[in-house]
Amino acid sequence: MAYWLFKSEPFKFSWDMLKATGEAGQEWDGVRNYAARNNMRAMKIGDKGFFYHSNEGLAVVGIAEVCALAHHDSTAEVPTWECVDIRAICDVPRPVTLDVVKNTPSLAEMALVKFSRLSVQPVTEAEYLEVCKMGGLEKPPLSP
DNA sequence: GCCAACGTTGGC
DNA sequence: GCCAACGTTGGC
Repeated sequence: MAYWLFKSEPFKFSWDMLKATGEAGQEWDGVRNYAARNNMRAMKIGDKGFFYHSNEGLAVVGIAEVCALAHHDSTAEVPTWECVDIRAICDVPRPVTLDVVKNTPSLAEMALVKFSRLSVQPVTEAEYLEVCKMGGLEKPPLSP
Protein backbone atom coordinates (compact mmCIF):
# COMPACT_ATOMS: atom_id res chain seq x y z
CA MET A 1 0.00 0.00 0.00
CA ALA A 2 1.67 3.14 -1.19
CA TYR A 3 0.78 6.65 -2.20
CA TRP A 4 2.49 9.13 -4.48
CA LEU A 5 2.48 12.63 -5.84
CA PHE A 6 2.86 13.53 -9.52
CA LYS A 7 3.92 17.04 -10.27
CA SER A 8 3.13 18.78 -13.51
CA GLU A 9 3.17 22.27 -14.89
CA PRO A 10 -0.44 22.81 -15.96
CA PHE A 11 0.49 24.67 -19.14
CA LYS A 12 2.47 21.60 -20.23
CA PHE A 13 0.20 18.84 -18.99
CA SER A 14 -2.74 19.70 -16.78
CA TRP A 15 -5.18 17.75 -14.68
CA ASP A 16 -7.87 18.45 -17.27
CA MET A 17 -5.66 16.92 -19.93
CA LEU A 18 -5.20 13.79 -17.85
CA LYS A 19 -8.95 13.55 -17.33
CA ALA A 20 -9.42 13.85 -21.09
CA THR A 21 -7.37 10.69 -21.62
CA GLY A 22 -9.99 8.74 -19.67
CA GLU A 23 -9.63 5.08 -18.72
CA ALA A 24 -6.59 4.53 -20.91
CA GLY A 25 -4.64 7.17 -19.04
CA GLN A 26 -1.35 8.70 -19.93
CA GLU A 27 2.25 7.57 -20.06
CA TRP A 28 4.00 9.69 -17.44
CA ASP A 29 6.94 10.29 -19.74
CA GLY A 30 9.69 12.87 -19.75
CA VAL A 31 11.02 12.21 -16.25
CA ARG A 32 14.83 12.34 -16.32
CA ASN A 33 15.66 12.04 -12.68
CA TYR A 34 16.81 8.84 -10.99
CA ALA A 35 14.95 9.32 -7.73
CA ALA A 36 11.71 9.98 -9.59
CA ARG A 37 12.28 6.99 -11.87
CA ASN A 38 12.97 4.73 -8.90
CA ASN A 39 9.74 5.87 -7.30
CA MET A 40 7.88 4.90 -10.48
CA ARG A 41 9.59 1.51 -10.55
CA ALA A 42 8.25 0.90 -7.05
CA MET A 43 4.65 1.61 -8.03
CA LYS A 44 2.00 -1.07 -8.29
CA ILE A 45 -1.19 -1.21 -10.30
CA GLY A 46 -3.92 0.67 -8.47
CA ASP A 47 -1.58 2.79 -6.37
CA LYS A 48 -3.13 6.20 -5.85
CA GLY A 49 -1.35 9.50 -6.19
CA PHE A 50 -1.99 13.20 -6.01
CA PHE A 51 -1.84 15.31 -9.14
CA TYR A 52 -0.10 18.55 -8.25
CA HIS A 53 0.08 21.68 -10.37
CA SER A 54 3.46 23.39 -10.10
CA ASN A 55 4.38 26.91 -11.25
CA GLU A 56 0.75 27.85 -11.72
CA GLY A 57 -1.91 26.76 -9.32
CA LEU A 58 0.48 25.34 -6.72
CA ALA A 59 -2.07 22.89 -5.43
CA VAL A 60 -3.11 19.27 -5.28
CA VAL A 61 -6.02 19.23 -7.72
CA GLY A 62 -6.82 15.58 -8.32
CA ILE A 63 -6.33 11.92 -7.52
CA ALA A 64 -4.85 9.59 -10.10
CA GLU A 65 -4.02 5.90 -10.10
CA VAL A 66 -1.30 3.80 -11.65
CA CYS A 67 -2.70 1.78 -14.55
CA ALA A 68 0.52 0.40 -16.05
CA LEU A 69 3.69 -0.68 -14.31
CA ALA A 70 7.01 1.00 -15.09
CA HIS A 71 8.05 0.43 -18.68
CA HIS A 72 10.39 2.10 -21.13
CA ASP A 73 9.69 5.80 -21.57
CA SER A 74 8.81 6.10 -25.26
CA THR A 75 10.31 9.59 -25.39
CA ALA A 76 13.72 8.38 -24.17
CA GLU A 77 16.37 7.24 -26.62
CA VAL A 78 18.22 5.26 -23.94
CA PRO A 79 16.79 2.37 -21.86
CA THR A 80 17.67 4.21 -18.66
CA TRP A 81 14.36 5.99 -18.38
CA GLU A 82 11.13 4.29 -17.48
CA CYS A 83 7.72 5.47 -16.52
CA VAL A 84 4.30 4.28 -15.42
CA ASP A 85 0.91 5.14 -16.91
CA ILE A 86 -1.61 6.97 -14.77
CA ARG A 87 -5.27 7.83 -15.16
CA ALA A 88 -7.54 10.31 -13.43
CA ILE A 89 -9.77 8.99 -10.66
CA CYS A 90 -11.47 12.04 -9.17
CA ASP A 91 -11.16 15.74 -8.54
CA VAL A 92 -10.08 17.17 -5.22
CA PRO A 93 -13.18 19.31 -4.57
CA ARG A 94 -11.21 21.99 -2.73
CA PRO A 95 -7.65 22.00 -4.13
CA VAL A 96 -5.08 21.86 -1.34
CA THR A 97 -2.51 24.58 -1.94
CA LEU A 98 1.19 24.47 -1.20
CA ASP A 99 0.71 27.36 1.19
CA VAL A 100 -1.81 25.39 3.22
CA VAL A 101 0.40 22.28 3.20
CA LYS A 102 3.30 24.34 4.54
CA ASN A 103 1.15 25.76 7.29
CA THR A 104 -0.31 22.44 8.42
CA PRO A 105 1.96 20.87 11.04
CA SER A 106 1.01 17.29 10.16
CA LEU A 107 1.95 17.94 6.53
CA ALA A 108 5.09 19.98 7.05
CA GLU A 109 7.26 16.89 6.51
CA MET A 110 5.79 16.13 3.11
CA ALA A 111 8.27 15.62 0.28
CA LEU A 112 6.40 18.41 -1.48
CA VAL A 113 7.87 20.79 1.09
CA LYS A 114 11.18 19.10 1.86
CA PHE A 115 12.19 17.95 -1.62
CA SER A 116 10.32 20.50 -3.65
CA ARG A 117 12.15 19.73 -6.88
CA LEU A 118 11.42 16.03 -7.00
CA SER A 119 8.78 15.50 -9.66
CA VAL A 120 7.50 12.08 -8.56
CA GLN A 121 7.33 11.77 -4.79
CA PRO A 122 6.25 9.28 -2.17
CA VAL A 123 3.40 10.32 0.14
CA THR A 124 2.72 8.59 3.45
CA GLU A 125 -0.71 7.11 4.12
CA ALA A 126 -1.27 9.63 6.92
CA GLU A 127 -0.38 12.51 4.64
CA TYR A 128 -2.59 11.11 1.92
CA LEU A 129 -5.60 10.84 4.17
CA GLU A 130 -5.04 14.28 5.65
CA VAL A 131 -4.77 16.01 2.27
CA CYS A 132 -7.87 14.18 1.04
CA LYS A 133 -9.76 15.28 4.11
CA MET A 134 -8.69 18.91 3.75
CA GLY A 135 -9.54 18.74 0.06
CA GLY A 136 -13.11 17.78 0.82
CA LEU A 137 -12.96 14.14 -0.20
CA GLU A 138 -15.31 12.19 2.03
CA LYS A 139 -14.17 8.78 0.87
CA PRO A 140 -10.63 8.90 -0.42
CA PRO A 141 -9.82 6.24 -3.01
CA LEU A 142 -7.31 3.86 -1.41
CA SER A 143 -4.35 1.98 -2.81
CA PRO A 144 -4.81 -1.81 -2.94
C1' DG B 1 36.35 9.76 -6.38
C1' DC B 2 36.18 14.62 -5.52
C1' DC B 3 34.45 19.02 -6.49
C1' DA B 4 33.63 23.17 -9.30
C1' DA B 5 30.82 24.64 -12.97
C1' DC B 6 26.72 24.52 -15.04
C1' DG B 7 21.79 23.72 -16.12
C1' DT B 8 17.13 23.11 -14.55
C1' DT B 9 13.33 23.37 -11.48
C1' DG B 10 10.05 25.80 -9.08
C1' DG B 11 8.59 29.14 -5.55
C1' DC B 12 8.26 33.87 -4.94
C1' DG C 1 12.31 37.70 -13.88
C1' DC C 2 15.06 36.46 -10.04
C1' DC C 3 17.35 33.33 -7.25
C1' DA C 4 17.98 29.27 -4.13
C1' DA C 5 18.25 24.40 -4.23
C1' DC C 6 19.88 20.59 -6.18
C1' DG C 7 21.10 17.13 -9.76
C1' DT C 8 24.44 16.26 -13.42
C1' DT C 9 28.67 16.75 -15.91
C1' DG C 10 33.41 16.77 -16.63
C1' DG C 11 38.23 17.86 -15.44
C1' DC C 12 41.68 16.49 -12.47
